[in-house]
Amino acid sequence: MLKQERYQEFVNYFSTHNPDAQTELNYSNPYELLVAVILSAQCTDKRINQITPALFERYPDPETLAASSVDEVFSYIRSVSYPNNKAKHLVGMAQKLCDEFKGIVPEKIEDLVKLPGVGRKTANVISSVVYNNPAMAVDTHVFRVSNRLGLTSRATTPLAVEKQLVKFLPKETIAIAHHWLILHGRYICLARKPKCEICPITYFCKYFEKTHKVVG
DNA sequence: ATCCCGAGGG
DNA sequence: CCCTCTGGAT
Repeated sequence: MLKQERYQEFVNYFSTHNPDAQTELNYSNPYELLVAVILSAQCTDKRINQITPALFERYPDPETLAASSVDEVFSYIRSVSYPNNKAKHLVGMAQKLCDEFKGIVPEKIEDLVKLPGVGRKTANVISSVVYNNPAMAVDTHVFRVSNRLGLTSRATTPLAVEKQLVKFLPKETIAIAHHWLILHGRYICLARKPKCEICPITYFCKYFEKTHKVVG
């Protein structure tokens, strides 16, 4: 199957079966989403959602977070991965947000990545989810699933995957395709043992073709 | 033991 | 390119 055909099947399947895919992180404004995404590195969304209610109650806006000590933020996030780094990042992020962006989460990728704790992946999430831009955030799931499905080929870095996906996906599907890939990776196309036996999209999957199809 | 919506620094 | 940060679930 040609790569373009895989893209077509991919968009066809998920736009039919999961037209409302979205993040599983709980948040109620751009600031909260930014905090939640920074916290989500190497951590399940479920765990983040367990600690963000108290965190957002204590720090309802960038100003209160910017004024906090790193130690106090740490006490709210100690159960997530890399709590020391993230506590430092969150306070630094809030301070920069207040000092240079008037407390408003910026839209441009080049502005977002200036914030401590915000790399390209997080910046793309904010750009696409908050501002509806056709940005593709490539995390571990998007990277793995894209390569397995055959949407990308010879893409060895997240940036290479991002560029190929943005190039080949219909523009209006880029934002939601991010969530399709993540959800598929999280629940079916698992890193260690992909559940091919219950996967509904093996009919256009390159990985399934390689590993299951008998070739003479 | 391996994985979870990575980022920063060397 | 590499390494480190780091806790909880399976």
